[in-house]
Amino acid sequence: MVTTPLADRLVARGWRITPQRRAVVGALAGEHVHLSAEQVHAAAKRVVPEVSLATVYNTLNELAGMGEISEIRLTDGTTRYDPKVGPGHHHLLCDGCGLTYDVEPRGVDRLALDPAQRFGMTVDTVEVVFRGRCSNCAEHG
Amino acid sequence: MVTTPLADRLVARGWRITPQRRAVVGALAGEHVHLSAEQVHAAAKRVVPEVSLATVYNTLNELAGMGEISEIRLTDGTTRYDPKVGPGHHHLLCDGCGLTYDVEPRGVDRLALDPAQRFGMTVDTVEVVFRGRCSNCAEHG
DNA sequence: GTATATGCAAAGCATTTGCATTAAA
DNA sequence: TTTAATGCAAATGCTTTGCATATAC
Repeated sequence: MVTTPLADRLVARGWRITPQRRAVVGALAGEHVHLSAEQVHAAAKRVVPEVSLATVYNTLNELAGMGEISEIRLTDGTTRYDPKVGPGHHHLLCDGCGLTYDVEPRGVDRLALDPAQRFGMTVDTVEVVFRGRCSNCAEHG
Repeated sequence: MVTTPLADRLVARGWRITPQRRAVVGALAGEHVHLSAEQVHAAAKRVVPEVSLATVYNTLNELAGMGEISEIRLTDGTTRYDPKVGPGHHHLLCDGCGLTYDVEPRGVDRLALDPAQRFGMTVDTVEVVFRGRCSNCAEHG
């Protein structure tokens, strides 16, 4: 299962590869933990100090728009960005600090919604969210 | 399974029952569809025209804080308020307009997260979100 | 009568946008 | 050279807050 590298796909879509964009993409690379825009900004600045928050948001939105990353809205109104995409994509998140992990629960494939429970809607995706507290938040707060 | 009426529980907690609060609580009453703060405001104004958005938000937050309702964050950053509480609480929502229904999927009880997938976190709740398009959004947009 | 709830308007925050400037191709 | 990307700062939209007034108890 060899996949075209993200950078190549971006070029194929007509993107100009700038240091800023490379830094943003790099900040998201293959983690279990997902980052907020501020965190992506902080990480990107370590590589390209002059990158602006606006550019980070723009890049993140473009990546999300072309389906290269996905967005997760937290209870506090902020967003986390997830480099993994595709179906079977579930999360475990901390109610204390918003820490977000990718997880692969068992039993997802047995989830079903009766037609009577669909209210005339199409059902395209299923997503499972587990909530709890990370070790850090469990001790304090 | 007789439950104490919400109004009684509020009084028991020392709430003053004002027309505004009664209108907000009334707007949320037993629906499958959940409302945004603006929609709650609109509904409440039909009963108490001078109720302010600020009071609606305050009341909603207090209700959520005492666990009488729950909040759902949408992809667009807005919030929906859900009068149902307790575990086994799942949703079907429209990617087009944010319409949100309560649903009872089959197979939820078979969901499980291996210890190795918990990253040291406690796991307190599980929530399933189905996404799709309502009949209205499927036709247009 | 007294403490709490209200409405209003101002403040907050995360996110978005306009525009002149810079740089990738 | 041409066109798209950048940074900045201003604007946005939802939500929260401060404070003087009104009101439930």
